[in-house]
Amino acid sequence: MELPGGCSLHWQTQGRGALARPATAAASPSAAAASQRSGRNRRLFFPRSLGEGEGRALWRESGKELSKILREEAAIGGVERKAISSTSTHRLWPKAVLGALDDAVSNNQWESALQIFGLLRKQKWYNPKGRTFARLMMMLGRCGQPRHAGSLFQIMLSEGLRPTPDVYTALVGAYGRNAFWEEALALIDEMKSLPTCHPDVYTYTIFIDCLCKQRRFDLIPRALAEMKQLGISPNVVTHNIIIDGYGKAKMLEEMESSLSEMIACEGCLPDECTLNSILWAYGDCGLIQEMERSFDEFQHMGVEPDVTTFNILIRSYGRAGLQAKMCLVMDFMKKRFFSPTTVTFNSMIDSFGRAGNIEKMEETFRLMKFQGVKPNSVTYCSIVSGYSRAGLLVRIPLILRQTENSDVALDTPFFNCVINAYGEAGEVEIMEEMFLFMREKHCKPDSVTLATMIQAYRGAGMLQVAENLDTRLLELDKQFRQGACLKRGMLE
DNA sequence: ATAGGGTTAG
Repeated sequence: MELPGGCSLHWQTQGRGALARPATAAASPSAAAASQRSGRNRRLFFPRSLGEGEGRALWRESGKELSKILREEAAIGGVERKAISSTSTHRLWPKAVLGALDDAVSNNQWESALQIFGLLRKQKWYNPKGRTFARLMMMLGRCGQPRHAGSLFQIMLSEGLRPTPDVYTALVGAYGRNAFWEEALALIDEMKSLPTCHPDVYTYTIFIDCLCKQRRFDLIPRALAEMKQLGISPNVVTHNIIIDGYGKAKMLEEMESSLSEMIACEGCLPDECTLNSILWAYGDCGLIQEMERSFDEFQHMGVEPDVTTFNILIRSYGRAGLQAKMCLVMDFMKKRFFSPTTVTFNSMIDSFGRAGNIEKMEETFRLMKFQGVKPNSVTYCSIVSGYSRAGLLVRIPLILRQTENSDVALDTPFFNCVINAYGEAGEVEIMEEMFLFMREKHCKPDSVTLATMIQAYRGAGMLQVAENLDTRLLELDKQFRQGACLKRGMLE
């Protein structure tokens, strides 16, 4: 049975009512760091749900932990060496500290961001700003650190800063992103009681976005009712987020009725984001006729498609095996002077590859380069998978060589494609070489890598190795450290 | 200056 979006894991294991909270990233710092590195597979690292008592203990602890981080001296040396030429950590240049903080925040390096922030607070010129706190809290939310976000909020209050709706909203978002529904809702209630910090349309839109992302559609009516009660009208973004959420969850009826509500809503006209969400939903379900009908409807409403719209159409037609229509979209773009992007070409290449049309796939790849659109890791990923499906393993080294000669940043998904290609073909030895190659390129194996390799070992009848993958990977790792790396024959 | 923007791997 297919779990919609694969995200229901949390809720199935919970038996403590609608607001019961799943195990979260905050449970263990090392697990949280691992989840951060693994990106979309974060869920896999937290199969065990956290007992209520355990969670409470962490809540008490987190203040201490945070202040420890804020005092951490490790980052200070780093900032000094990198950006600051000063001997005293109390007299640093604003520009350097703030720049370093910005960098850390935008790279989601929450630990160094907090350390740099601790440094910032020591400066004579430091002037606490709500916006800085808000940004840090949002980042902590993204990094699975809602407890730290909460502590930061307390620190802000203790610095005598008057809270504003946007810092409250940032914390609501940090809680919501991590499914801390009780905390998020309590905070919204607190806002209602404060005359200067009433929740606004941003607060509720962010909260609803969190609900959608975590498939808590049951709580959406409640949020909307609260908004109505407070006289806050949903805006275009609010509606788009709900429509997109239902679409992603393949709840097409709910999506359509949300669209009707949006159209009925005063001053809320559907825009190209609405269109794209709807097309994506139908395309993803393979409902091509519905997709085309929606496209026409939006045309009549005067909503103009953008490049993303065309990319979605191309992807959908491609996956539905309608290559001819896919090409028609490309022609249409040309006539309307829409420049194809990397995503456009990647979608085309991917669907030709899936369809086993290697000629067309290669032709499109050539055209892409000829038009000066830069291939990226996704491009190479699709090509490798295309070759793999067509049994053309011999052409993969050619692709590897091309990536070597370009400045494209290879990533874990790319190597997973390569490893899968050789694994599927039963070429276990080459697969292992590719694993070493991956390590050499500083790409971290993730849960997909491991699953792929286990499957390959099983397929090759190496059941023992599949059972004890850890042992085998340690052996490979040892080889890697001893400099065995890749047999260069592959690339020459 | 607070929200969405959709290509890849098991």
